[in-house]
Amino acid sequence: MSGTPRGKAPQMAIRRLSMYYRTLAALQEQGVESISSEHLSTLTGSTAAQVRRDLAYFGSFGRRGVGYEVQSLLAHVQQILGIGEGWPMALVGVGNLGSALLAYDGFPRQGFRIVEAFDSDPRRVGAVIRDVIVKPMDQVKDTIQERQIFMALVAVPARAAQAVTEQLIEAGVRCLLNFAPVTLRVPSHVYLASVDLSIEVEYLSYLLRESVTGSADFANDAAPNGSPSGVQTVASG
Amino acid sequence: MSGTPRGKAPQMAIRRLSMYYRTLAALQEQGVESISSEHLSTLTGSTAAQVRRDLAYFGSFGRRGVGYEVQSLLAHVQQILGIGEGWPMALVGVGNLGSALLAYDGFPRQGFRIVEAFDSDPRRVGAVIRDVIVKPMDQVKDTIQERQIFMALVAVPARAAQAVTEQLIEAGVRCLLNFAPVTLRVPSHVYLASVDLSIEVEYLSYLLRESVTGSADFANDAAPNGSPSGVQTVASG
DNA sequence: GGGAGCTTGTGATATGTTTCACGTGGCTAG
DNA sequence: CTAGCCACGTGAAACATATCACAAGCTCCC
Repeated sequence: MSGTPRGKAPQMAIRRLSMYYRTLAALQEQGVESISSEHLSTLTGSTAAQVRRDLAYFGSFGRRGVGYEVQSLLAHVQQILGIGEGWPMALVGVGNLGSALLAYDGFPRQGFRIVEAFDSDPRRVGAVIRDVIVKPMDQVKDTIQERQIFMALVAVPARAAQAVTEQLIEAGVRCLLNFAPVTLRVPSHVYLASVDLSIEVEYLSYLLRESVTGSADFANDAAPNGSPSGVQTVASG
Repeated sequence: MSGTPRGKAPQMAIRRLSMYYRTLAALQEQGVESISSEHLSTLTGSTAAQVRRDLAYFGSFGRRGVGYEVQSLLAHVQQILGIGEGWPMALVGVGNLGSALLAYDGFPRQGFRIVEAFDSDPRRVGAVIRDVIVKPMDQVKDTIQERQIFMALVAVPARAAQAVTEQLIEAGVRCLLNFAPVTLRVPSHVYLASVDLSIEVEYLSYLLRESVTGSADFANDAAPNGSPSGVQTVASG
């Protein structure tokens, strides 16, 4: 009670919370007991005010004049993000990328685990990767419903992604992380995030090109800035 | 001449341009010759006004009353993003993820190509994946300088990422795409983008948790909205 | 017990991005 | 040639997000 959770938190604030979480976890392992917003911001490439504001969307977790207790803040952020609920995840598409996802140890470390994998290729079905048996696509619905899986990773070729997505949603999946380079359509009660390598690379390409050419040759205006501008660009200190 | 390139384009506008690019490329293959901002927006999960504004940052590419010629717009967007310059890329870290990146055919299709790969593990050095020979780390500097590589992908374990990054920058790399779950420090003349699976998954986890619990139990306010809110969430139409 | 010094939490402010709404130019048909 | 419609391009308004700057609360020390 009390607190000041105000309105809704911006999407970017949530993403930053993930960074704070990770950093706090590392600090805890190092035995650090307390930290200031200033220090946490330098470790995460943010600013002190930003850190405090991000946390303020959810409550008041520090002590004035002192800072934040690492353990306690970690626990709060963990709860906010819903980590530790141990959400089981399903993977569809066990190609190069899908296999890499199965092997990715960042997920289990954060409390997420791929517990089911599916593929339409009969040559892959039956394979066991990291204790997970690859099942055929026709078992998607039953398996996901039975195991109450709400999150799924889509690592199939672009042309198959929309159909797979619809199958998953029909089976009850609420959250999708899409790796295919397509724009997926999902109903409004389903949450979608995408990892799109082409977009990232092209963004870098744009920045590089912009920095090489005056800033344009689409139009010959006076270039107003030699902007660093980068979304996640962090200057070394 | 003429045009209205105004100020600088927002980061998100550039990312959307990538989506327009991809969609336009598909349309061209289908033989579609012209398209309206309205149509393009539905295909990319954007809005008509947004599409027009995004393009307006760089010029005026359509015809009033008509729409955009697919071929011409495609060429313009391609030039804006710097695709087709055929930027060669280097990859550091040929583990599960690195191998998947080498095999990812979205890069060559967009005009980007991984031409060099490095790894610190002697057991991986010498391997040939997709015509690329894995070289040892001590050849990073010479190779990158010689081949004039400006973009690199960092797919090494978190603990090694900062050191690898510094090596790459010293060798002359200007753009980095980081896959390690850490906050990298880079000088301000270097561009950095990150693909962070934990952040994406945790963001979904947050949304899921928020939708399940009233919207919080961090603080018992009246929940002001049952917000869909998703960054890249697109309602089916 | 009181004052100095520190760091949080937060109104207010500044900045940035998206959306609206309409003027402009362009096409088609009669 | 003119009327009518269409879709772009864009100033201005609305909205969202980040930053500033300071009051409130805590600790320590004298």
